[in-house]
Amino acid sequence: MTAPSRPEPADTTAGLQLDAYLPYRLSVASNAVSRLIARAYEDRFGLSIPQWRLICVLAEDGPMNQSALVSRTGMDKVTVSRAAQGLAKRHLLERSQNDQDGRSHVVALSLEGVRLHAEIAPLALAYEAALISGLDPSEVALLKRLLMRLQAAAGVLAGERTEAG
Amino acid sequence: MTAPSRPEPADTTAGLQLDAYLPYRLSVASNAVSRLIARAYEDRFGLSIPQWRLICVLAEDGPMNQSALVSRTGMDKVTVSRAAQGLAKRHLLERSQNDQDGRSHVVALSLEGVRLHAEIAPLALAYEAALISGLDPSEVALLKRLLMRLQAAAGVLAGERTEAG
DNA sequence: GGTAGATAGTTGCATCTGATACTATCTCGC
DNA sequence: GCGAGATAGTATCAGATGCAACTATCTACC
Repeated sequence: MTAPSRPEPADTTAGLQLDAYLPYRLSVASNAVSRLIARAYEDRFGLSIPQWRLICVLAEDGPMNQSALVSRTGMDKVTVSRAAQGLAKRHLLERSQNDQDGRSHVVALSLEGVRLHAEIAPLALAYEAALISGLDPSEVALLKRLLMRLQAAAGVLAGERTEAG
Repeated sequence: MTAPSRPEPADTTAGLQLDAYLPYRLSVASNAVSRLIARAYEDRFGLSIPQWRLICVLAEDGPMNQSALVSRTGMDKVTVSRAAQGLAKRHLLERSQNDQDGRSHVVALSLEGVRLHAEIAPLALAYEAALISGLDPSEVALLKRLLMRLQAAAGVLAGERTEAG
């Protein structure tokens, strides 16, 4: 079959190669790692990633309300709300009415939640260690710094973006 | 030995800090970047990320069937199928019957698809440039290498079979 | 002290995603 | 040829996600 008007392979890429494109590399790597971690938490402990993040933050910083969890984790408030509901249903955290503010609930880990966190934390660290095994510690530190820079840059670009492109 | 009535903040973290946890940093950074990029493509060109990836790969490597696109992009075959259908509906790519194999279709960019790719590619590169502005080129190169290492490590840990056999 | 606007959190909805099941076709061995 | 198993691609379903709308409550201001 002759295809006279068929695009030539390395002709129209205009300097763009998907494999070397940073957003692509970032997304693929993140998806692979997230899928691995999510499956581990889900299979062994029945936890979603958002639920696990709430547990971590509450274990680190102590009780807070949901909007504080939202700004602390960067997740959507709907995601936080549903994750908290799921954890409360399993009695891994407790939601108490806030006397000062009738709208908000104070969310805190239950003792069972603390125990679960203490049980999972070593597993989480083991996964991280396995992922970065073979990498130089300075490389890992740089990687984390660069990821934060990228996140900040994306936030700025998204914020400065005009409505009608 | 005595259990506290309330979890102490920096007590049960067991060396785990969410902000310094690589999978967390990776996921947050990737989500921020992906959301930015996805919105740009969606708003201006009506393209989803999977659709844009197909366009890139087809522009780079030329026509292929869907299973080749699956292994090339690492996306799910369902995702590839739907992205290809959407693009075909807009006549950005053409699916021709494969005479050699009645099951598969050969997918190729249309001229319009080639034009769209040539139009978007500079924008994509501009986004990448904006994201990494202020970073040293050697840092960016290292970042990409590390991301590929992480992706490979996650694949191995997930029990993925190695490509070489 | 009453009304407007801001804030906390939930629900509804539309979309994306991926696992599974299914159809159609190919390959291999007999 | 014919049937078993592999492969290409699609349809179906369940779960996750996030935006928008909504309720309830708080705060500011007159």
